[in-house]
Amino acid sequence: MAEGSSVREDKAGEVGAFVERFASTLTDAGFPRLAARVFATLLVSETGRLTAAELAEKLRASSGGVSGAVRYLVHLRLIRVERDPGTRRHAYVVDGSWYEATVTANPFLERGEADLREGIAILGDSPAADRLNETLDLIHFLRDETQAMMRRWHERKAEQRTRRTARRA
Amino acid sequence: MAEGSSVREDKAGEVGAFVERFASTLTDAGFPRLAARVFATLLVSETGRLTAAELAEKLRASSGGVSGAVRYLVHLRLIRVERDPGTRRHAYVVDGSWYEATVTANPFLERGEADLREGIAILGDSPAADRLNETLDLIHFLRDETQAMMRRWHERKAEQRTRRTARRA
DNA sequence: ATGAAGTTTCAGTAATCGCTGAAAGTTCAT
DNA sequence: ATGAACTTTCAGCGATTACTGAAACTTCAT
Repeated sequence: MAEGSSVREDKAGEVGAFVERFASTLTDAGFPRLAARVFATLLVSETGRLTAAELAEKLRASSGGVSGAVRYLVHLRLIRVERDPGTRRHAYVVDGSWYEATVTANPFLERGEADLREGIAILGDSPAADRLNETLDLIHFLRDETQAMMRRWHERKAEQRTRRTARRA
Repeated sequence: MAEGSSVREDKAGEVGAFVERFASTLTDAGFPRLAARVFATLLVSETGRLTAAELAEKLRASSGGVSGAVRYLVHLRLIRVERDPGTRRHAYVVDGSWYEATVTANPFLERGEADLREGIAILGDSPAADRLNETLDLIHFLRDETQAMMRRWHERKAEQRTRRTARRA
């Protein structure tokens, strides 16, 4: 066997490969490359919590690049910043519920809805206005239903937790 | 008043402005510029049905550009093509239910799910794997719930239609 | 078969994007 | 206040993207 291929290091290699593979999936979904890699790295990290410097080192990327990438991810609410007092480091944090943000925070909805209303007013009584109205209806329906759906999700999660705790007792 | 500002033409101007405004919202959401303008133009058109040549003319864009834009939109399932026989024209069609595609056709889901499974296998028993597992759970939950949600939406729409028909009778 | 009406493909290009590296800014310790 | 540790900002650039215009292709009519 070649040098540096112990079991432990092979696993690190596999994890690294996974990071790049998952990052590709994200870039195909529209993420900037480095933001995708930063996010994947956070996801597979033990604590889900890394500093800018740690990310830059692991990814061999510049501090500036990392800064932009985390800004992008924070904006999408996929990670959050923790500035722990007593040190100058910022820590960037991801947890298991990151995917919720992709469901609840749809940036198009609010602005799109406003646009559609305007369009309907301008178009007056017409098939085009009917079309926009149907879209508007669906947007409202989705807003309500999505809220209810996520409520159910949280209830289920809470229930799972209490059941696990009960079993342990 | 300046020439060409009759009521009818003012309305055309307002509609044109709306097209560009809505297109901006879409480009901010990640659409290529021309694809966004093509889509907005289709939305506000009387029939929701225009040929490539009509789109090129309205938008003062090249035929090649329009060709790429409609390919993009078809791929996202926001419009569909109708090649009506007896003529060489292709018609590009949008209807009131276009927004459904944004809900049901999430390109990330399948590939993301496969990636997550791999990641979990590689990571073994660890907090990182727990994180990925929670995401996977949510993805499954969302797939089921979204299906049910859209079923409810269609039922509601069907009900609305029958009620309108009954009132008319 | 030939031509006309329409669409797609593709090379070229202008504009935009995403990264690096350096400088400036911020925060904490003394 | 001063300096050290760390992050952000930003000019510069290489890579990518999205459009144009021309040529190639397809489809229908004669």
